[in-house]
Amino acid sequence: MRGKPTMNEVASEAGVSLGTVSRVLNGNSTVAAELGERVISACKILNYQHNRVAASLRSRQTHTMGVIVPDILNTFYAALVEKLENLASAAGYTVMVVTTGEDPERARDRIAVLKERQVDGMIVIPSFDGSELLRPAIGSDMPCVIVDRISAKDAYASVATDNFDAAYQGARYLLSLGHRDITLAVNTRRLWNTQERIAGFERALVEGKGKADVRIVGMTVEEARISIEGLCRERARPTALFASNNLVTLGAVSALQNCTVDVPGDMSLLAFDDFEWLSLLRPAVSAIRQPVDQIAVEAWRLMLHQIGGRPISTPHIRAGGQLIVRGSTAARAGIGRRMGAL
Amino acid sequence: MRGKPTMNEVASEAGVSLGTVSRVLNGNSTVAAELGERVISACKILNYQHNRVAASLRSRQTHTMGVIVPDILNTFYAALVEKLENLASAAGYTVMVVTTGEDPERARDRIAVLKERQVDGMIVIPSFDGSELLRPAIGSDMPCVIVDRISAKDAYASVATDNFDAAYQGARYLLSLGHRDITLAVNTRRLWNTQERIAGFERALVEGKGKADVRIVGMTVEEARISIEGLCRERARPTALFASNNLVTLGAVSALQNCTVDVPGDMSLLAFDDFEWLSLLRPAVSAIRQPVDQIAVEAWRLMLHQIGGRPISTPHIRAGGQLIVRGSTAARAGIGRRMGAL
DNA sequence: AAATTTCCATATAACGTTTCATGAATCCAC
DNA sequence: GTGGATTCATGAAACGTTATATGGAAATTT
Repeated sequence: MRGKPTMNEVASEAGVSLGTVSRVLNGNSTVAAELGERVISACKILNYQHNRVAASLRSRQTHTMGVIVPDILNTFYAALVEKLENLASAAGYTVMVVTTGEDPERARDRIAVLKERQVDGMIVIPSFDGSELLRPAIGSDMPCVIVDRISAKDAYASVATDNFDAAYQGARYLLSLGHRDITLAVNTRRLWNTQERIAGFERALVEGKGKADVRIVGMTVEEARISIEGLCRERARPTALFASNNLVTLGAVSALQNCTVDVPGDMSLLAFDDFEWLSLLRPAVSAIRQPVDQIAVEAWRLMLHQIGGRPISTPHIRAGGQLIVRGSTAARAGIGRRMGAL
Repeated sequence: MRGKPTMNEVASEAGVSLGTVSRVLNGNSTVAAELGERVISACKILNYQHNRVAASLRSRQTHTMGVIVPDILNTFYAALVEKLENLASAAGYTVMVVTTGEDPERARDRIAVLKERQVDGMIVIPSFDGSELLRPAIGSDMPCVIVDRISAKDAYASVATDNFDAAYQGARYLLSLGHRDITLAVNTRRLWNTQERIAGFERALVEGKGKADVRIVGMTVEEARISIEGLCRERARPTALFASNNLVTLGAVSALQNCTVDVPGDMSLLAFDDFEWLSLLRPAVSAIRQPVDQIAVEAWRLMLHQIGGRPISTPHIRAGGQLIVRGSTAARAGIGRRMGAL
């Protein structure tokens, strides 16, 4: 027995022509019932395996999707990738996952590789540079959906949490608890989603006449921990801390524990990004949950839309976040609940 | 400007033949310096993009790797995938990630698709059936490395934590703290790695003259929580709980909190699988850390070895786990530390 | 200087599909 | 029964590479 059987061999086995086998297998054209059966059984006899590489070359469709994320250890991205993979494979696509480690150069590199592999489209979480700087790498012909870190200027279709609103709601919630000195801890100002969260936060604090403090705490959990420990030791430390994503939250919880800050007695803690283990911490951490599933579904929908060649309107879709109140947020010490204050 | 420039167009632009362009780009054969330069610059001028689908068809190598995991939300698998992706892309490979959701049928399905896509190899975390039942789907020609859930009978090369030893060490540690009633909570008996952990656990308890109790708590966090809450309410509940993986750990922590079991006062808790947030819980949870990076590196090494066509010795590699002691494990209440008891 | 080898560019044949133009056969209506 | 559609199988031509056999020039040997 030599290599894998080809479509040609199936054709002779079934006593039909090559083209007929192709039509039977793709089912896009009608074939006489009897011939169809013959082809099917010939495939079984020979244990025929379709070669999608050859098919891709000829049809110019690989049914392959590039998914570009900063990393997979971040639970938010893991959830996104998982959901996207499920959607894709249900639609007959296979995903090629690449990680950028937040390195724009590596991102461009991987994008180039995915293009060489002729992916039918890309779902991208851009690094610092945003989609603008990625555009030369991605090109204008490539169906593309930007996820999570998007800006109104995106030339591609995009989907993300409504970061401004989510942060705004989070901040208003803290204000409603009586807090006026609130610190928002962010990784960096260089990411679009973070900038939006900062803007929403600041807007709420201006409106609520609070003191908005935005701290850059670095890209890693460790940097965040150290930075927030510093914050805790300051004399005029805030009464509430808003962690702008799951990384910062990890650092924040660690820091608050190390500095034996009583949560929520001394300081309330609110997290952006909700995860299973947040409810296991003591106190359980209140959070703003991003609608990951919804984001994935919308992203995939936009992708199929583009692949289908329907008019590209490059919509920028926003999905609302949801506040989950747990034990880490409470009324500011020393005052009654001032719900009416806002 | 029409479609993408082909190698042929580059050839005419550079004034050389098609074959020469190919040799320049692949660099596997020597080409006169001047011609090489002409080709390179022609590529730049035309903005040539290599078509790896066509190359794959002809060369019968896709430089593509299938990675098959139960899910990506499980941090252990996420870490594995991340590491594998990095190793693969550094070696010029692109990974196709598929998830099985622990569904054997879906696994076989996805494997078939990956084969149709002509992946150069597969790195597989099998579901219940183990690699034996996957073998018909994978075939004997496909380079394949089984990861995490392996058995001595595996016909493929494989890499995993030394589950027997890791569980054995964990159990001995609990015994050394004076515990004699220890429960090992596992998802199911149907997974190889779990069976090994059970065996290591039981061996240690026989040797240490303890009472080994193995509970099946189900495949989800929620099932595990309910099951372990039941355990906590039993009159003769154990003094130590060994959670056999991160899923069970999540359920266990939740259950212990709900039942207000004092950890480690009333019950010690030891986790299999270590994660960042375990050290943030109060008490911080002791754990056995699996050498994820090492596993990924070995798996990739075995894979390249097979792809390289070197003699296939189907080695079964085992990597040692590491006990991380934190606050959730302590001497059994009412007795002094009996370190010498073992 | 002829003979032999080495080097390297070329042209052409794959790789295994899909697509497309062609044509045979069947069907319906008048 | 003839003309015009319609249906459906066929064979050949792509798709864009890599691999291989060929051939000519330069380099080396005798």
